[in-house]
Amino acid sequence: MATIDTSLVAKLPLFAGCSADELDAILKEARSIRVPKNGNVFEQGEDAHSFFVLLHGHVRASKLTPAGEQVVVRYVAPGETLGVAMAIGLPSYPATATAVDDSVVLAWPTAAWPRLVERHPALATNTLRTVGARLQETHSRVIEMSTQQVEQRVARALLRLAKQSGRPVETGVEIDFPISRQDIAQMTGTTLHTVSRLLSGWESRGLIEGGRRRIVLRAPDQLVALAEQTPDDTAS
Amino acid sequence: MATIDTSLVAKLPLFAGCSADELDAILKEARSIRVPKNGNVFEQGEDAHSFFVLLHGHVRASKLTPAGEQVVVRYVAPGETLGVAMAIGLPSYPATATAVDDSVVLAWPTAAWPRLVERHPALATNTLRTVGARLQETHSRVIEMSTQQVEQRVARALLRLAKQSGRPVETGVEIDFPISRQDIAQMTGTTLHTVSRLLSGWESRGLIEGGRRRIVLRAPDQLVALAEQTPDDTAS
DNA sequence: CGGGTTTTTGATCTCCTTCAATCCTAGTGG
DNA sequence: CCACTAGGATTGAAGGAGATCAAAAACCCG
Repeated sequence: MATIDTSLVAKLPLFAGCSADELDAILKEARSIRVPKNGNVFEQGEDAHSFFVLLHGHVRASKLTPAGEQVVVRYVAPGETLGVAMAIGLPSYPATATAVDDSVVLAWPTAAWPRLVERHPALATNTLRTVGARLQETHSRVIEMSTQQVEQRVARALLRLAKQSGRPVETGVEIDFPISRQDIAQMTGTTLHTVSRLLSGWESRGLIEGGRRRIVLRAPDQLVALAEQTPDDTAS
Repeated sequence: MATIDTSLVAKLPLFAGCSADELDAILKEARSIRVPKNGNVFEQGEDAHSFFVLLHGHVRASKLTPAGEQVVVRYVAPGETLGVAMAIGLPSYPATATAVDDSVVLAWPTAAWPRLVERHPALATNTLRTVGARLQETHSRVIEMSTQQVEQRVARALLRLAKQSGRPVETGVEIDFPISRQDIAQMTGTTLHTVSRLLSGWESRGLIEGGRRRIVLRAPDQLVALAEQTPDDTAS
């Protein structure tokens, strides 16, 4: 098994403030794992045996409710950490992580975490920052769901996805992984029907360009306008 | 200025794994501050000069949206940390913390955080755990808002408040600080009108007992049943 | 006792869900 | 290479949970 190329991961937030030597030592304990499209990195409820960094591809983290409904927690982009259950004191994964594209992750055994943190305190600090950022994002989501209409929420969701994982194409910015109307519905707390209606409307107005599990934003600025619109705003 | 009584704070989660000496050293840098009812511990957007532990009383953390709507993020009970913006890399407070009762907080200058963490790595680990737990709770909230009706969400909110800050009284469990219908609406993403209607209904069925900014749960078990009820459940 | 906050309750309205088909599109296997 | 098929998307119609609009009532504090 070849060691992992340090240059690829040297500037990830998780390793901020680590020397090259430290990084080497840390990476020596990691394994690189290929996860095929639609494969699971880990599953909700499963014993948290490892934590990960996504190197390549895209991963969807989703939770299943007791009633059997699925909610998308977030999409993970390359460079982000996932499965840090242990670090936050959970014995098992709180969500399922599914590769939406062929993906590659670095994996460390959870058991190594306490030792790694002791030797490299920056890991704890960096993880704290990451988890804090996610807490902020999740709060934003709560606030959106409390105060905004579905249309605004969906527009915002698309803009965030495009920002996080957008690829420029001729006609605009394409979301760089397959995503269905259903997925968007599960991110925004609505139904695929409503999402479909909204996207259809936007497509006919030229704001976006859709396809089977594909979305291209043609006029992000107009989507921003939509997202910022308050319920009682009337078109000028 | 008297030093703070260590025995009161020795077993807070923030200081788990700290020796008595360490605790002494850490507490030496803190000031104890009294915040009167309706006073703010800190305000959203304000420079994050300090972080806090609530010693006594109750604090409401709320966020104001650009559109001027308020959302209650959480209620803080004695022993919990608040205002840890700096630790998660924020230069200013993301929410406003208001005492809903006369309260007392311990305050450390934010500037001391990096040094404290360096000397007492357990602080970072413990804070990570706390922030992780809050992330989980916030995810639960997103899931509830995505999949449950208002009635279920309000019932759950009451049960959580009672669990976190309930005081046993003759007729049941009283939420131990003043809380209005409006506050509950802002916690559950609905309007005070809907909350009022629900609580009125529950009161007439003997599940709760209300008053001006006062709520007593008389039959928590029945509220649990309500909270677990799925939309298409019909009464037996 | 007065005035402001909090709560209640009614009536109406609307955004979104739910129900129900139908239509596409990309794989797949012959 | 093409028909077949299954998951995904679209679209219509109807209904309902909860928001909004509007007042009145209750309560607390000074």
